[in-house]
Amino acid sequence: MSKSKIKNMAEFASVSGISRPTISKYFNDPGSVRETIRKRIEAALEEHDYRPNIYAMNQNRRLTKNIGIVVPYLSDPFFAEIARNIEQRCIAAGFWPTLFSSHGSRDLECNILDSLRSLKPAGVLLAPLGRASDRSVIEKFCEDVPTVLFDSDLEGIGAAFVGSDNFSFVSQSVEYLVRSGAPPCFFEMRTPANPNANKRRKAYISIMTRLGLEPHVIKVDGEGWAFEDIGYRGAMQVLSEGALTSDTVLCSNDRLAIGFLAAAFEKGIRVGREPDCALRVAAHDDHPFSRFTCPSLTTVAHDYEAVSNRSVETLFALIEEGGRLTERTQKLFEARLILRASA
Amino acid sequence: MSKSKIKNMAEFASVSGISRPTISKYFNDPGSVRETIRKRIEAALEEHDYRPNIYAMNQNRRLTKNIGIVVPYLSDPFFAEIARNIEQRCIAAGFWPTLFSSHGSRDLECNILDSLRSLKPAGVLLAPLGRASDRSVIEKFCEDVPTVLFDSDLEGIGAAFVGSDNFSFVSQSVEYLVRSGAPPCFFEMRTPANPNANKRRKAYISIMTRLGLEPHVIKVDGEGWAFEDIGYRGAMQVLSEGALTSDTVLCSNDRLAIGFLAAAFEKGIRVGREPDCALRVAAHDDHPFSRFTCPSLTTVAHDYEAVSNRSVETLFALIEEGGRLTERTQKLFEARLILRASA
DNA sequence: ATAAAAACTTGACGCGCGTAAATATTTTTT
DNA sequence: AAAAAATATTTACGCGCGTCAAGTTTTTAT
Repeated sequence: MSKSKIKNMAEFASVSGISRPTISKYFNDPGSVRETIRKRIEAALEEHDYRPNIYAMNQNRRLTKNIGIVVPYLSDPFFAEIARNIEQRCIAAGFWPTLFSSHGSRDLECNILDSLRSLKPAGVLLAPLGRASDRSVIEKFCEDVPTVLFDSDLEGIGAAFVGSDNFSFVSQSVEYLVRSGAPPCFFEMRTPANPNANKRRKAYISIMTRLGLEPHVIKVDGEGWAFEDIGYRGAMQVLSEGALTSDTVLCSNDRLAIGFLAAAFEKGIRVGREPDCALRVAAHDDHPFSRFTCPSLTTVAHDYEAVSNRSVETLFALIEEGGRLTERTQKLFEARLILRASA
Repeated sequence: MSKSKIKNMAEFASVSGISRPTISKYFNDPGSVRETIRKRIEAALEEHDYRPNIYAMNQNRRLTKNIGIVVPYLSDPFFAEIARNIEQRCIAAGFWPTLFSSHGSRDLECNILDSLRSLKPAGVLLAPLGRASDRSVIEKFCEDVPTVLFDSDLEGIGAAFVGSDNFSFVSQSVEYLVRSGAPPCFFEMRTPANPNANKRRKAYISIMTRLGLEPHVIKVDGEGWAFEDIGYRGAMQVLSEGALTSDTVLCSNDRLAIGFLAAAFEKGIRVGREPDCALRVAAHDDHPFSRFTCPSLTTVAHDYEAVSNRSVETLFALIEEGGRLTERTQKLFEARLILRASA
């Protein structure tokens, strides 16, 4: 009722009639105090607006309840979505997640890890930039702070990796495209920022070879994270030159495909699996926007839920084990083909 | 060289040969100590890897260097981009920005403000949900914490508002569409989450009336933040029923238009300003993806830079003034027409 | 009912740093 | 060069909470 402001834990202890160490214990873990005591504390909490000072709390605790979430590029809705998912799970488990984006910059990624260090987090979920990452900085960070990598792997670094199986992406797309029409060529950036891109290219080549088909990789120029633009420009050039070796194009990822489709549209080239279409286009990731491309994009979806779930669970396990796991685990989830109109 | 670990400020003071209070002053504001002293501190910093404990720092400081950035929906690349911009400026000014997304949820927005309170931030930049916001919670928050609203205004709340001028958006789009073809009808959600949407509808009606034209507003069903999907479904229905009152459609925002264009494509309706096109579509916001729609979307762009710039500057001024400004200011930036292929 | 175990209370210390007062040193001004 | 102003140093306290030790109460087991 009174909702009187209370300035510290001692004061709250006296108004609630419970000793300060017990109150402290409660805030550390509400389950660690007896039922009756917990009820009394919670009743007092209703009555007397008090919240412990997080700075004083974290100062002495060896481990805070903070969790850092680092993604390479938050303006990509794919990462925004997975971050949201992870964030919610951390909150539900009583942690304080903080979200960071490297914005595609190596320096910024290093700075974030630096800041993160002084937050003394219980753990970190890191989706590294990949090729652009400063490996040694990340390696050193992972030695000091319990870290689970996700989305994009840096081999040997971090306590565990959770991501999607790139081979599974490509095998599903290639096999579908082959059985429903012409074998695809593979459309990608010349110097992909992300190691997943390399794995996808290798998977494409190996699957095509296994099927007794000749792989064709088309590499287009462009640096950075403006994938749509790179895809657009690359497609404009390839389509102008008639450089496609097949009427079926498999893009390394959906964002490139979004640019590709825009270019095809502009060129008046009909894309789709209907008879009057000149081209089929498919890709990987199931980006939130690929339902709304023209035509809607046939793609292969990450198991978002599973990846974020497992990442978080792995981190929690790591935290419980005191920051070290006996062995670096690596979990790859299968992808799922999404048939739409483009292929 | 030695890069020896130093555990607290006293120890660092002794190895650097400078008194602890001066070191403390330096970390608070490097410019507040004498040049020679600063050099010596920075030299020692090179030598002896030390960083002050942020929790101990923030515990006693009346004001931390934290800044909270809250956006309504981070999976929308528009907000991701503006957040990135704001974040960088805060860092450049020596603050610690922390990014939060309400994810379209009223409860989450309240929780974020609650968490933010215990961070004791120097200031907060808040883009509220709008209609879905709990006005009284936000109002109370703004009384306690120096807050600048941006993007979407809650009248009377917060020390200032910075955003784009919705009238300017709509006047540019409507005037262009009218002088280049048929007067547009206006396509929007029935119950828009964002106050900007209401202002745009009102602006549309007033501008059309001023031009001696009859306004036509088409409202489609749908709740939440899945605007593309709402636009798509709404357009499918409207196009099936032939309910359009004009061959020119002005969407309230780009994300609705992305859905609209997908529907038009699926229906085989050619969109654009060329003679063989049946429909023109334009919208507002210059969403990062609207360059890549099919056809590319004619839209009206926010002055991103100006909005984020001014928001941050206003907050810094507010912080310098001790958290109160004499008067609530409201700054609206003009928008800029972007001609593309769709209209 | 009694003993053992578990949970709580009391009292006290320490964490790392902000900050204030008194004093000493350096820099700037004249 | 002396006086005034600015800045540093020394010393000391306090912030709010974690945590420990010793003693007390409550719960559970026997």
